[in-house]
Parts: sequence; structure tokens; C-alpha cells
Amino acid sequence: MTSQTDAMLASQLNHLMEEIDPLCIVQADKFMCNRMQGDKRVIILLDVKILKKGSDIGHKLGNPQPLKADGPASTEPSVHNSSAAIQDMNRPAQRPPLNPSSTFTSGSNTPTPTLQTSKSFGGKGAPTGPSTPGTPGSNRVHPINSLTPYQNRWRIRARVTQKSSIRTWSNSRGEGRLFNVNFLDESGEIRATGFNEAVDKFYDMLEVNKVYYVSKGSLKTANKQYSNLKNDYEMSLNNDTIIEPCSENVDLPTMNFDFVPINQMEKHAPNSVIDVVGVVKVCNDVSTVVGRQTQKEITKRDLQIVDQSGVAINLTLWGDEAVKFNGNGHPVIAVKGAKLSDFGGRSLSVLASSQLILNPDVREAHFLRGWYDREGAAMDFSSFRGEGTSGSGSGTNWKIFEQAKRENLGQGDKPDYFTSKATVIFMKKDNCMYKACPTENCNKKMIDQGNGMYRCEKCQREFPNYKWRMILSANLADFSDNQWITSFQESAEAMLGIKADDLGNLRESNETAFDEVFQRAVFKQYIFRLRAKVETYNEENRLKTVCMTATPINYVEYGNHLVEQLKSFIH
DNA sequence: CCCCCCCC
Repeated sequence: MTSQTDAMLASQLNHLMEEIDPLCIVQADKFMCNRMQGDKRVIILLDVKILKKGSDIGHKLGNPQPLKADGPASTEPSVHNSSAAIQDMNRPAQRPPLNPSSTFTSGSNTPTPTLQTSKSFGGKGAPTGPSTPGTPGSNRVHPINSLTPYQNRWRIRARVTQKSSIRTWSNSRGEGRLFNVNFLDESGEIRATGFNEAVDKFYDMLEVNKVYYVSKGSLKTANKQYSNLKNDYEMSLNNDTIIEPCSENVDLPTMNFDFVPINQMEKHAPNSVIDVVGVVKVCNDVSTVVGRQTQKEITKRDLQIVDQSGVAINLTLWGDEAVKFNGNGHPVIAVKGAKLSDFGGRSLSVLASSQLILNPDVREAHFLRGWYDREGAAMDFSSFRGEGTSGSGSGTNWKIFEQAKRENLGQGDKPDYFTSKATVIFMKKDNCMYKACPTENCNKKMIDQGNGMYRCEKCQREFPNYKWRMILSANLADFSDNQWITSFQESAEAMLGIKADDLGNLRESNETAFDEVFQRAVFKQYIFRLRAKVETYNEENRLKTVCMTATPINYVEYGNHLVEQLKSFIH
């Protein structure tokens, strides 16, 4: 007789979703069986081998009946291993060496540590951990990567690798306090958040690098936007949660990185969170900027970091971390949870939630140290947007105009930058230039005093001379749509093929020649770097698209971009 | 239940 029951893939097996088709035959090498309400059982598959595709089988095997609860069903979920795995676990007390290649994964090609070889996770017949009060009937330790929202009878033993400060929030849904910690064991990691009372209960108790037993947290789907921890779930620490320090000496990893090589940064979406390790090639002095929203002054420090991929990327440190940072001697820097942005092609920013470690004791860092001292220091590095090629590098945020509109670029708080290949179809030559204050960096339009003098209200001065500045409205078109843009000095000069001063002189002296400049400039194609942002004029919101640069098309580069796009369609 | 992390 054949039976049937429900099973779920553990989230770390999500990649199998496409391979497992209806009617396919699998071998469950490791699984947990949970009893849900009533007698319903759900198997969570932790390790599965696909033996035969369903498409090759084409029919059900036998006449399966729903599995009935038989015998004294355990209310405890437990991890089951295939016989092979159990034999493995019963070998004389052994523990896998925590070799760097399994503890510190680099990219996705390195195998992650598996559970079978670790005695920490008691399967059937495996040694169990010490009994812990507060977890009635269970002294089992569950691997973090087996946690799901679908069953809450678990207990993990994990190291705190990171703890945030206590933050407060206040919004329309309420206010409160919270903190975050990251837990790590051999199987994986999970982010946990303690709200309000949990802050009082657990904040002081949880210390970075110490090991704890945790049970009865609630699990929910993680928002990947804010963390790159390898877990589809996050934990909330609540009133029922039990956390106890683990007094035994356990050999849990202390760090877990998933480093993205610098030349791979453009494969990751802007605003995602990633781990990076590199050598500090350039350590700039601290500087201050004024926050656009807060109008407050913020201290920052820009680093340029490099790795053996031959690419350099900017990494920005903020506040105290920026002030205290010492970049002497080109240290290796590792950041867990840095924010990737598309500024300058790609750049990185250290967040409050990031973990920043100088000269970490991990394989990649030792490798980088040796590499840099041997050859890296003398190498030339490319950056995401090389000098002079403004906007056509591989990290560019390419959009067609239809797409820029469809994606509502510029509607957010921050401007959106994008790059398009387009044709100039119209330029407004009226009011395209003005007489500006000659003071350096003051481009204020001056008032003609009618007596040969011009007045700048900003500088509160009169001048006999002026400089020509351009503010050019143009309509661009690509195959999908058209777009009005505003182009200032340099980009307008590039589009018109003439310096503003020369054009201004033409306007005053030779109107025909002036008109011809515009006639010649129309229907030319460029790579445009554009900045879209909603701005408010007279209480009216208008989307303004400013042209940052207009660059003649480098057809080799543009062709490569198209090839890359085509490749992405094939996937 | 947060999720702001700043500037070019």
C-alpha cells in the first residue's frame, strides 16, 4: 500500500522548486515531521535527492492513501536522517574541522556546512544536548536553517555575531523600541528583533560572540531588502521567548560572510545588502555633507577598496566610524551587510547594521593581504565607471524612456539616475542662455543695470563683465518614447558642439550662425546620463529630468551593453 | 511592530 502526506521544502532547498515536478521521485535524506492541528502531518524536507523527473514517470505509483496517524505520535518535531547519514553521525565522537572554506563561504559555489557531520543537531539516535529548563520535554537542538513559521517547537543553540544599539521608532502604526541580533550556528544564521519589553528582557543579556539557547521566538518572512542573511525568515523575540546562555564550550563559527567579489557588484541590484572584503587602497580624509532630508551635517569618510578581481569600488563610512577609521598600511577591510548603491556605477555604504572588521582572520583576508603586498599595490584598477566613459560602463542603470516612465523614476524622495541612448529631436533656443555672475562657482543670473553694469543678487555686487551660462530645454527620443530634459552648461555644450561663451557671442553678433548651431545639433544621438526627480514649483509637483552628461556613442561599449542585455533575456 | 543610514 502506498500513502501520501504533505511535505514542504525547507527554504534552503528553494532552488529545487523548479526541478521538482509533479510525480517526480525523490529520496528524502533528511526531514522533519511535524504534527499540525488534528492529526495532519507535514514533512519538512531538509535534504532531498531527485531520483527521477516526474515527466519521465508520467503516472502515480500505486494508489496512495492519506497517511493516518498511527501509534503514539510524537508531538516533538525531530530531525530524521537517512541511514547513511545516521551511520555518519554515529561514528566515534568527531567534529568536522571548521575549515575556512566551509565556514566562510565565498560566492555561492562553495558548499555550505551540512548538518549530518555535526553532532550539535541531534537526530534520532544522536547524542542529545544537555537538558535546558523551560523547554519541557525537549532538549534537542535544532539547526537554524530548519526553522520555519510552520512549527514553533524548536530550540537553537547559536552564537550572537552582531547586536544593534537600541532604536526607537514612531510612525502611524505606533511607536516603541527595538534592537536586532544575528544568531549563527553551523547550519546558518538568522536575524532576530526584540521589541519593547523584549529589549529590557534580553538586550543586556545578549552579548556579541557568546552562545545562547533560544526557543519560542516567532518566525516570519524576512524582508530581504534590509538584510543579506541567508535565511528566508526572521525571528521576533517576544514575551514567551526563552533565551539562556550556553555555558558549555561549543565550537560554533564566529563569523559568516558571503563575499561578493568587487567585479561582481553590478550583478547585484542597487540598494541590496552584500558582504565585501577588500584592501583599502585609498583612505580619504573625513569630510562633512549636509543631509538632504535632515539638513544636518554628517561626517563621512570615503575609502577606495580593491580586490584581486582588478576592480576598485568606493566604500563610505559614516559618523563615528568614519572619524575613528585608520587606513594606515592599506588594511584589509571586511564588511558584512554593506549597502550597494548605483552611484558611480556601483558604490558601497556602511550601514548602522553593517559589521565592519579590519584585518579579519578569514581565509579571503589573508589571501588579499598576500596578493596586495606581492602585486596588488602596483596594479591598475578599473572602476565601475571609468573616467571619460561617463555612463556607459557595465554598472550603468540603462533605461528606455518608456521604462523610466513605467517605473516612475524620480517619484521617490531621492533622485533616480539612469542612462539612455537617445536622439535629440528638438531644442528650445529661446532663453537657452543667460549672463551669469563671473564669480567662480556662482552661476546666478545677473540683472542688466542698463548702464553697462550687471548686478548679482547673490553676491550683492555689480560687475562690468559676465560669463555665459546655458540652460537648455531639449526633447529626446528613443524607439519607445520621448523625454523633455533640461541641460546645463557642460552637457548643453556637448549637445550643441560649441562652448557657451562662443555661442553667446554668436547670439549677439550673428543670428544666422547662432540658428545654424541648433540646426546642426538636432537629430544627433548620444548616451545621456539623466537624473529624474519630482520638484515642487508653485505648489505643483513636476517631474524634472536633468541631463547630467551627453556623451558621443562609443559603439563598442554600447554594443557590449546590448549583448549583455540579450544574454539576460536568454536566462 | 523596524527597515532611517544621509553627499555626490
